[in-house]
Amino acid sequence: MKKDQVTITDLARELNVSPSTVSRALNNSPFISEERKKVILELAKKMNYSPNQLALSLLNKRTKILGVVVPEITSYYFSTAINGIQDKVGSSGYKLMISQSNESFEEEIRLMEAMALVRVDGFLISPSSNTLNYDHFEKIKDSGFPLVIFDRDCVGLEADKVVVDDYSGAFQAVEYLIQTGCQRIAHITGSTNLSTTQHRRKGYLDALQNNNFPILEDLIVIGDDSSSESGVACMQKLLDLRQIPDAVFCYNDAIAIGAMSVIRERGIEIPDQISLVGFDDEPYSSYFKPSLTSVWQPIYDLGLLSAKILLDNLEMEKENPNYRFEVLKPELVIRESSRKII
Amino acid sequence: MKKDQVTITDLARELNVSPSTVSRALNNSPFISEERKKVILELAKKMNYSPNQLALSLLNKRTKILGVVVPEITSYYFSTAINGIQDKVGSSGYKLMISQSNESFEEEIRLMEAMALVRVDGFLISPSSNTLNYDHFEKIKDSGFPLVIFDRDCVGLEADKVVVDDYSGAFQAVEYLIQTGCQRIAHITGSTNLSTTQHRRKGYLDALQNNNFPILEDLIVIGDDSSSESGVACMQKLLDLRQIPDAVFCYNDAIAIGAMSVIRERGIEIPDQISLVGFDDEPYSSYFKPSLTSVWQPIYDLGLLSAKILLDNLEMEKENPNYRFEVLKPELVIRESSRKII
DNA sequence: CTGTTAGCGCTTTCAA
DNA sequence: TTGAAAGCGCTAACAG
Repeated sequence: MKKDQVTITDLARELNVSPSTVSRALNNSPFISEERKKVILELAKKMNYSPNQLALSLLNKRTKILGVVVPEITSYYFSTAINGIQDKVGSSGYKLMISQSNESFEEEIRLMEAMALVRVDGFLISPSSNTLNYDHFEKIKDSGFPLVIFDRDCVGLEADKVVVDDYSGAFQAVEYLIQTGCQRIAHITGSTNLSTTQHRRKGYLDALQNNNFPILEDLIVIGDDSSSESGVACMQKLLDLRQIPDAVFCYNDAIAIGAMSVIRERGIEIPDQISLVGFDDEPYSSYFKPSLTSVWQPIYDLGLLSAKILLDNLEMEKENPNYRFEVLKPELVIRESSRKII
Repeated sequence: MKKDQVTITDLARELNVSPSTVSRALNNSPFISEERKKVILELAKKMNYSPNQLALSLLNKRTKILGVVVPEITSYYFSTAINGIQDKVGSSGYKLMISQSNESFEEEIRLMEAMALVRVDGFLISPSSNTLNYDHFEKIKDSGFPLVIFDRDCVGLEADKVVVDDYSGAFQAVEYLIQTGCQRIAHITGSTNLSTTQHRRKGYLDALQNNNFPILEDLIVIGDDSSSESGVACMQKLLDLRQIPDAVFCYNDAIAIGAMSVIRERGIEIPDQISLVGFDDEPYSSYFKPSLTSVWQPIYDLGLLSAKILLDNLEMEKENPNYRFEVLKPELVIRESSRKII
């Protein structure tokens, strides 16, 4: 069914010239007479010729395709990062092959292998939460593929990485809660495997210690994942404590939203009785009632920078394993769900 | 920097056999001795050989790559559709090349052309809101690329299409508002170019007429786009009317959320004074206060079905232009932002 | 300036 | 069973 594409040989035959001459005309090489060039280009347009990138790629060993693997494409977070990646590479003529691992380690490997077969020029990967072993990344690197890890860190892996300073974001948030007079600050976490979860938790703990607050294990609830449903479940646990918290720092906005609904159901006032803080600053967070205080992340920039680093690697063809580790700064956005500074 | 890949010729040379023999071993052709086959396969594994898909694609004229273009990847809506597409094609070994047009007609053309050059096997397109001319689609079809249009219809274009019955969704929503006693039902639209906007508006109008309600032009506000900001602006206009509406049917949830915030600011009660209905049923809609009544769309299935149709076309290699037009049914999800049936 | 040749990595006749 | 040769579409080196 697919019509045969017009090839350079078709054009050559038509005009009784050699394929190389046609090629020269098409790439406007200086070694061709203006006349011929004109005729050839006209015919090319007339016959609706378009070069076969496949043949070119085979020749140049470059596909101008970049492989992107994210845990889930549906999340605001990762789709925004992809947005940044796309905006960066689009102008350089790179195309994106995108897939989601669904937080599956095996799927991540499978996807990367498939992309390697297509000979993508490089990889932009945000590892799944179940990726605890980095052999596949090492293998990809050994095969000569440039690789940039973004958003989630892989401790111990040598590679270019771009992440957000989760520690700082969490620290800022909890410091703020303390300054506004909160005394019993709880924390709902996300998937424990993730570097982001660990850093945010550390930020929470350090902010408490820094202010000589006791660490109360009861007030730290481990979520199954980072969904609103998990937020609901975890907040219920917190409200079932004999002494409930007067503030909750959540791993992300989704959790915070779930928590908010539970707090409301129980007739507890936000922020008067409980201050609530999220992380990510999703678009709708300012529209909740009360609007959600959250830690904004430069996620679009994260995509942009990751892509830039990959492109740099592609151009430099550098041999020196001088890996970059870029850390972007998040910012606390204060809204109604937390008390004001007294 | 990129290491040279091990080729079939490398293996052949190593073992002093011909490349064709190696090829036969790798594809376990019957015309090869078991012995040789074993030796070759072992060496292949040892040398970490992997076939070059590029060469294969050039030979077979099939890349096993599908091109996907959506207006914006960041929206919950389209990323969920992509999710469905991915789940459908992944198991068949197809890879996805995904791009967003950012609602730009020119960008859409540019992206499709670039994908055509890479010789994707087919296209899954959700047209931009500025795509009013379908020449590029016709051209792609003429070149022999299978094409499936999804979510947004292109009236007059002959192609496989999968859409949601927006008319029905809107009709259901407005019927419901009427049944719950609303008298002055307003409508905030999205981008006027879109088939979805037109159908939802038509559903709104017909539901009114069906119930002998007058059409009041004042109560129909045209949004610039379908963002929450637009919802804010449009709702303000409605509340500035001498006689405000007692219900608002919004083009989508984002607009409804914006509208909700304005209504709240003015101290008007939802749903007692104004009922509010959205469209899309985004994940957070049930967490708003009040939770948002909305029209749920089978958007994941829409992606799934679109992909299935494309794959069918790819397999059938059919010549008969027997285009499919699939319409999926949405469902009204009633929550707190609308009154109950009396 | 232009044509011939070779080759990117692989498969598929066609002979042997 | 195996190898040689041709070709997918294109470019580049080398003659002319």
